[in-house]
Amino acid sequence: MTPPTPLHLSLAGQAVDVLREQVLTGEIPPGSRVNEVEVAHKLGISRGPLREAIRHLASEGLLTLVPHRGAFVPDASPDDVRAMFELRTALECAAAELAASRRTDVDLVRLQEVCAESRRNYKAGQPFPYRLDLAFHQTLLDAARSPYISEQVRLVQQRVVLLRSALADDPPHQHASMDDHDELVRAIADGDAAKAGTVMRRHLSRVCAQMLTSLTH
Amino acid sequence: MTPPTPLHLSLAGQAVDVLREQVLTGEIPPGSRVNEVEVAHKLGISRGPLREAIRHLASEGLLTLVPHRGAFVPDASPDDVRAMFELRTALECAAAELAASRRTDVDLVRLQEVCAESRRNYKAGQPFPYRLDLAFHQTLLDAARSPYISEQVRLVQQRVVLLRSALADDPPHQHASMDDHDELVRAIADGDAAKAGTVMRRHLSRVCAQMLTSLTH
DNA sequence: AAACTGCCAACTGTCGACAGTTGACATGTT
DNA sequence: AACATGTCAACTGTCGACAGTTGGCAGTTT
Repeated sequence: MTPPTPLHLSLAGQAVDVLREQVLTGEIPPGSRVNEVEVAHKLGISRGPLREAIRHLASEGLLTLVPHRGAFVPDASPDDVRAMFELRTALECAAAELAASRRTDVDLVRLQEVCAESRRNYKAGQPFPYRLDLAFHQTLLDAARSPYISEQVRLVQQRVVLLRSALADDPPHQHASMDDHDELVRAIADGDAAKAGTVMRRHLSRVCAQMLTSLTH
Repeated sequence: MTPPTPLHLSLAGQAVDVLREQVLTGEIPPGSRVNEVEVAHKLGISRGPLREAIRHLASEGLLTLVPHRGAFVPDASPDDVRAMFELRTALECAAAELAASRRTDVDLVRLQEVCAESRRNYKAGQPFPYRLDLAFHQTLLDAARSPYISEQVRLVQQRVVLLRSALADDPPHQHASMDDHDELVRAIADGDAAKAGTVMRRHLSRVCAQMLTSLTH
């Protein structure tokens, strides 16, 4: 009757979800420390499961551990951002190339739909929501059908989200991003792997630059 | 006086090192389970630190966790191997391209030295030791100067090592690998990023094929 | 006043014990 | 004999408590 997988995750698993949310939304601000006894008490669990959750998030790069000092939410230097985008570029360019050669027709429809929704939102005066940008990249990843690459992209995207301090709602940047997305979809529709990789590289280069300027200001 | 970093790692840290060694060498065979109380007692520590070590290795992909059942060392299917090499290819091709454009002269000397040592070993009748193959890729990674990419490659290489069941000491394969390495060094010496990426892709494609055949036999 | 020294509170690292779940074995049923 | 059911040992998940370390503060010295 009930599925074999336990519906109620372990306490550690629940703590991971709650903490990840709090770190990503900035509820726990960058640079601050995570007190084990305090947070454990606040979540109503013991220190054991909480420690597991903290170590797990640290392995995802969302926390940094300092021996005998505790866990801190990291803030990145420009060099970190550049190095992180080198990783992301390597992964997502490969994903774009794979997607171009592996995508099914329904993959294509999904990609086009996300692009169309972004346009609608934009023309309605709404800012291009980050949610739709993530959805686009996620849909492309699904089309690539390479689970290990997808997983790593998920992790690095998370870290990028962590340090998007007011990812400037810059209209020109948003417009360029949507154009990039459209061009990517065309390349993938044509099965042109080389072009898909090139466009993705240019797209991420632009996003990285945008993020660097919004960090230094 | 004494370095600020404590010389004696935490018990969890030590346990990670010991367990990683035992998993990678096959001392704990693939498919087998890790009993917490038994291993903890064998290492002379409590279950707390050991659990942390297990979770850490699981985050590296060296163990898989099953709720209420424990930790198992994974064995991979051919599809897993292919997907894993898609990730590794994305990362190492990018690293080769970066190395071609960033390498210093001493990086070049180091790469050439590793290749030369491999040749000497091979001509002396010795098999091409896996150690030197790892050293080559590690040296190339250092030359790429992209810490996040390097770290991810280290993790995926570890998982590849895990499932190299008697990575066949196949002389033709070894010869081809050394040729690939030499050609890579030439491309990097010339600063030819495109060629470095192409050669690396071909090299890893060959290694993956070799691994797949040695797995099915 | 600045620098050094010794103490202290807070926190992390570690431990042993209890509770809940899982898979397997034994028993009973068709 | 094959299958369903009840029982149990083993193991994981969780907890509370103790020990060791860290950074900071007060007191002292120059």
